[in-house]
Amino acid sequence: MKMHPPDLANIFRPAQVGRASEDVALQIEAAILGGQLKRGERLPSERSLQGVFKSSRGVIREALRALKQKGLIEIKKGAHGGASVKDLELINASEPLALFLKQQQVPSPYLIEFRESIDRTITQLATSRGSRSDKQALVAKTGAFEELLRQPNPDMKKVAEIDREMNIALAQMTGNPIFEMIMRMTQFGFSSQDQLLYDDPDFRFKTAANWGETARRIASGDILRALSSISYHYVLLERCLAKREKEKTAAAGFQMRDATTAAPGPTGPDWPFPSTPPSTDSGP
Amino acid sequence: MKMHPPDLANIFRPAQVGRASEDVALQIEAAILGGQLKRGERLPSERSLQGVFKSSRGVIREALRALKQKGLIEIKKGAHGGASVKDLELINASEPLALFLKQQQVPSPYLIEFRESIDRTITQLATSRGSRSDKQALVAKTGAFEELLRQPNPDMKKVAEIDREMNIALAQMTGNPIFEMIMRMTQFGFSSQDQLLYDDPDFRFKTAANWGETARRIASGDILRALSSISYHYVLLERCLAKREKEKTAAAGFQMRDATTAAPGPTGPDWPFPSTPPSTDSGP
DNA sequence: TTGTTTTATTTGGCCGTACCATTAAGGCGA
DNA sequence: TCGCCTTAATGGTACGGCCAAATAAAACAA
Repeated sequence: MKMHPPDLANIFRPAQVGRASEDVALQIEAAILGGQLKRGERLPSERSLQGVFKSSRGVIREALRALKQKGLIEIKKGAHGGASVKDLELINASEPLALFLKQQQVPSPYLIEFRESIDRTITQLATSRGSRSDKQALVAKTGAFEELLRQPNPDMKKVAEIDREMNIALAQMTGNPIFEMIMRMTQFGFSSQDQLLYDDPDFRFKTAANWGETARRIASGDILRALSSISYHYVLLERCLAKREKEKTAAAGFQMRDATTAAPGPTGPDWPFPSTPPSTDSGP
Repeated sequence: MKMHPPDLANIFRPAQVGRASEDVALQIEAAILGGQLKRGERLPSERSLQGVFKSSRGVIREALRALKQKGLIEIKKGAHGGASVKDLELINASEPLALFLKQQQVPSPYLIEFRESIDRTITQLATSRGSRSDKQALVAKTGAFEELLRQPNPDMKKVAEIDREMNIALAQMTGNPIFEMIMRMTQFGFSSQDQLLYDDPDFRFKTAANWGETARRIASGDILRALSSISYHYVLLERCLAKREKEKTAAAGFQMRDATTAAPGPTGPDWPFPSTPPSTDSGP
């Protein structure tokens, strides 16, 4: 009994409970997650699928569009084109989350605090678990990084890339892929404001030097001092933001009071978070 | 000059560069994120929109379907139905991420380690920043929780709910909404295996008692002891999983060696993570 | 006046056909 | 053999139509 690679007629039912397109999308998604459809495998054409699902082409198209939006499939035009199962990529998976943070307008001090806490955890784990060679590689990279920034007109694109690579390398050294995931999310998800640090000549060298010091302390296994270095990175970031803010208001005139260098600590804005607000009643 | 609430004709351009439906989706998304379309506001009907965008209804439908999938709009049928801008909800935003973790088959030890590290950070912040009333409320809640678990047949659904509430309350006490977000994500995103802890009578009471102790230590401001309590929660979880694994293999026969109580620490599985593997070359 | 039922209309959901643009594969000629 | 051309497959778009649901407005009853 020969069967075409994925025996779709036996996988999918022509059903159309509720919204047909949703049903179709769910069935295909289930087939992908369930392993019946493996990565790279190609789905039949839209016109074939309308036969399988006993639905119109519009329904199929809407379902495929939803799956594409989810990042589960990719769609190519032309002969032998069509939909094929894609490896989920973190950038697709974390995009909605970044969107969420954006719409909720989370103030950056919150993001920075979160990043710092994650960085500290990662540093601890990387220091105690990272292999000797990984640590040496990181130290070497910071050296090259400092070198690069010493040049008169450093390639800022390259700078950002190396900074990103170092962060991810650090996360990888924890041995736990979740931390790498979180780190990658912070890289392209919530806008990290590290770029400002490299744009400003006053902070550029300090930041690079701090990277080097951090790497060396990690390499030497000195957790406490490594943590201290990491925290100094965020001290620099705070100062940089404060300076920037001051310059901006100075240029804009003098409507604001000197409270412009607002503490980077959280300052409770209205945050329409879907949660039950902490009740104030006390117990027994 | 009267204009209907959102003067859509002036916001959207009939354009259709590249894939028309994507273009339409991007334009609407931009309008939402840009604030031209506010929460709750209703978009025109599909039939009107095809006029605005000078496209067929299918294109409009596909665009709206994509936005719905993104969680940006909701769609109702019937007269005066149509698409309306929705508040992004965390559960929608983190669903793709959960999907990602699922497809990548991240082993649970990684997830547990991540959760523990986050819990420790949250506990520190909550202890130092949480208001007195919040702390008291948490203590009260743990009391009620222990009470509930002392009953012969506790309502496990209720148990899970309270556990979840306590975790989120703790995260809220940090004052940083990102931590609340992460906590909620872990709740319905990555399957937390805490449920096992409550299913097993041997661990049920210990876990509840540990919650109480943790809350009291947080309330008293004793960060170090609070951290110790939090870690004990994960010690319990490890023991519970080990026991469970042992029972399972015992029941299944004796194919496995005694390495069943595998260290919860990461044990590098193949992890098709889209990243450059840590290079081993060392620098100068 | 108030509450209920009926009617009308709007609107998404679905179907089917047709046509175009793109793409890859196979055939054809130099 | 190499390169061009034809051809077929396939997604992208358009238009038109019908149905079911859901709401608002109108009609009606109390």
